[in-house]
Amino acid sequence: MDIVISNTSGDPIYQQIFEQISAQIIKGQLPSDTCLPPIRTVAKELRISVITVKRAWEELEHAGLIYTMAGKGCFVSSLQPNVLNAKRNQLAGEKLAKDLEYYKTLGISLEEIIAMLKKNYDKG
Amino acid sequence: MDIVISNTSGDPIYQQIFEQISAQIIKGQLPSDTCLPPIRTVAKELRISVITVKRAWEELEHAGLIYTMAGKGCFVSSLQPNVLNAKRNQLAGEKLAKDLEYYKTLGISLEEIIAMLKKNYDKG
DNA sequence: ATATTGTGTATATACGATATATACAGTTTG
DNA sequence: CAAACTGTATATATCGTATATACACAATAT
Repeated sequence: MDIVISNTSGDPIYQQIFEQISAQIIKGQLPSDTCLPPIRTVAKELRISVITVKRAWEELEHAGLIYTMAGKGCFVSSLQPNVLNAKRNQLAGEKLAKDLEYYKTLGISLEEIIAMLKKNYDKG
Repeated sequence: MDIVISNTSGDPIYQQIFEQISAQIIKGQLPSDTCLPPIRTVAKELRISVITVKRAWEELEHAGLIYTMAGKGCFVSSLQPNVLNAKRNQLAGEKLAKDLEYYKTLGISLEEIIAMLKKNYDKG
């Protein structure tokens, strides 16, 4: 499970986990019915509480990306590529709409945003 | 004072206020030494506590955008246009760098981001 | 069968950030 | 100098996040 927790980002841990796992599922890196690692294992690896991992798993289940079998584990849902792609576009679109509000508030033009994007995209 | 509070955005009230006032200062809509309205007035208009407004004012002061005279009020700092522009670019740049992380996590290409931007920029 | 080990779940709690009401202190103004 | 205005400080409430610990269910080895 490739998860990286940032303590400086300000985003809640459970949300960081959700974003990373959901992205992996949406990109097809975690095929249908793949068994996610036990929450205790993830908690130990990341040195956080099992409850926090469970919270992330709950969000994933609520988003329809995984399903739970009590006593067995959690598994990646069976979703068609077009459904995954729709979810991808939805997540990106919602985020972009909100991000745009801030840039507009600051009076940044479309051209300026694009210029900054091109400068930054290949860095980081 | 043009301030709009959203209860659905998830962002703290004081932060929403900070972002909007700082943007107005940075864009030159609030000239140097303009007296901000009393925190009680803003609190009454927005139907929030004076403490929350004060919190926003504190952030503005900490950012060097306003200064306080006890008993008199809070005023817009005297900053040169190039300083304001630097602050604008800094705020936008930091935000964009963080936003980009998420798009990259979702595997969105630079071209896709630009396409979404162009579709959405003139809406909202 | 049943004890053991592994899975997710529920309860009760701690902590920090946000937001609040109310009382306080400094400055202007009549 | 009193009244009316400014920002400030203290103590409190509430909510989201994160936690430890105890619980319930399923698989599996004996």
